[in-house]
Amino acid sequence: MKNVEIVKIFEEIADFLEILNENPFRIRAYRKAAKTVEALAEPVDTLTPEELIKLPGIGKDLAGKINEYIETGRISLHEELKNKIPEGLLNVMKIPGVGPKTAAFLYEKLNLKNIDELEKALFEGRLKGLPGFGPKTEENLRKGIMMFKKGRERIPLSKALPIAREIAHVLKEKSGVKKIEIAGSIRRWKETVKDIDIICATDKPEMVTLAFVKIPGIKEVIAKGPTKVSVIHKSDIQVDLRVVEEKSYGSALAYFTGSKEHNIRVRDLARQKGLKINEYGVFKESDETFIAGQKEEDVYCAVGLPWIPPELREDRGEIEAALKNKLPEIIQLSDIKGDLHIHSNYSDGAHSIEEIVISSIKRGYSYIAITDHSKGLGVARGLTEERILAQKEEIEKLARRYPEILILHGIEVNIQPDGSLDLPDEVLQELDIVIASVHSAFKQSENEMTERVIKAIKNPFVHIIGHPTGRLLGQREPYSINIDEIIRNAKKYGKFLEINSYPLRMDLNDINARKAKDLEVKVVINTDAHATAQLDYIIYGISVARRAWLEKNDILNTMKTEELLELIKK
DNA sequence: GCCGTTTTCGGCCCGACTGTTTTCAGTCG
Repeated sequence: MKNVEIVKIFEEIADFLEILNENPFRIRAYRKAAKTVEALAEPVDTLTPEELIKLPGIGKDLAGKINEYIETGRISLHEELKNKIPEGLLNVMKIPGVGPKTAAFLYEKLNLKNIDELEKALFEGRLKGLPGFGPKTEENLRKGIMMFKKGRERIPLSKALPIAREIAHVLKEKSGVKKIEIAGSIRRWKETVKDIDIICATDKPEMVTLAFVKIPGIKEVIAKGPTKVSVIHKSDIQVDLRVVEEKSYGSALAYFTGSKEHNIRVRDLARQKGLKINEYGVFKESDETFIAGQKEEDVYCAVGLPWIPPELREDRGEIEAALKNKLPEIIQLSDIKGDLHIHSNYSDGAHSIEEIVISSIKRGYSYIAITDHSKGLGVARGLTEERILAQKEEIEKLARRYPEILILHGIEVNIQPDGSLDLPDEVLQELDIVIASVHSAFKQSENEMTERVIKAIKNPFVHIIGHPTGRLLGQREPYSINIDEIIRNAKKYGKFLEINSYPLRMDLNDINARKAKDLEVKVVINTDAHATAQLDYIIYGISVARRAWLEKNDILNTMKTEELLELIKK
């Protein structure tokens, strides 16, 4: 898609301009435009020049550059910059601790054009004596290069969240800590995160920062000042702690929850009101009078906004909605009435149906669906028609024993490479609920895959398309599929799309789930649990839904039992 | 390079920490 390519080029232009020490606002304009194109739902080449110019941060010049790329496949400014500056410097800038100034300086002084040359120069001691390069800087460069080579890839939320919670929990008990909360992208429930941010209110900052660096599991202290400490946890995740006075707690929390784009918009509103926002509070611009800061609500209120849930803070329209008081009432855990994708020990699940039923009743669910794999998935002991009948009998028996919950007999049927299902319609017809999922031939072309799934959508006995894009965070890219086309067909044939809560899936993702909402396609938030404890994964699916602005009515399994039965009968 | 409820010019978010310097530039978030 051209969008991705344009984003990359704009980012590179910004990097090059930084090396050239250009006007910082011009540089920011390129970065902002890159963000805008990145967030765009439709391909840029479907937009007219007039529509392009209306996009935020894209004016006459940048619209022209986008058009130039669409027409010629290149942007002349980008080509000129590449001729002027070695591309390797862009990587040098990616070394932690190295920015445009350092990269440019090393290039000018020592003609270092890439990381390899920098490494060699370090080894040969050629940096010694350069102004500003002491022993510490050299050491940091060595470390930085190592970090870069290791690849600072983003961490799945499900890995970072438990670590963050553990650290916050330990720190909470330390004396001096009045309030503590996880901030940053974890608080926004972003599917992957770069580091862990923790905000703490205290009167005794030095006590808290000292306790923090002593927490078991902290292996290295990167930076430690009176109010801010950065450490590396043994899991190699960076943890940043920020301590403030209680009266600044809300503004610090807002500030470090981000996103950056969201904060910039909020500050912009503040500026228009003659106010200034930083991590210490909201102040009058004229005389620095403290206006607000203790609670997040107060900070938003000061600029004329209602409190905005962290999951929405991405500058994807939430500011505009908040200004009109039209923020969505995004769903909560308590809205979920049941889980419609659970595996039992009939296939590859760990627990019996009865154990699942008991665990679900404990969670207060009104209904669940047992959806084991169908026979095609040999590795998962997929069910044959005979086993399905046996399962049906057991479910009927359990239904009599546990009348407080509705147990639906379902299946997760395989969508085969040709789009057919690996159980005949006569069998599917007998089941209460049918999820159809792709589990094989991931490498098909976008056309083949899209047609394949659409064929499954058209099957009258299929209710839900499971994990529609097949991605596994950090392990497997989504398969090539035209998700817009899938959503349109789900709409046309009255089918539901799954938000699979399995932590590495979170599939649909937030962007696609919001597209589904826009086209009025209901989604269903399932866990795909293979053990009763995994029913807790529902929080990850809910976070996707919240980030996608989904409300109760957009979701199948928030419905009351009767409504659900009515909907899946159709 | 973008943008406009004091503006088509003159603004553009804001502060902490490090390493080296001797008052601050560079980097980061």
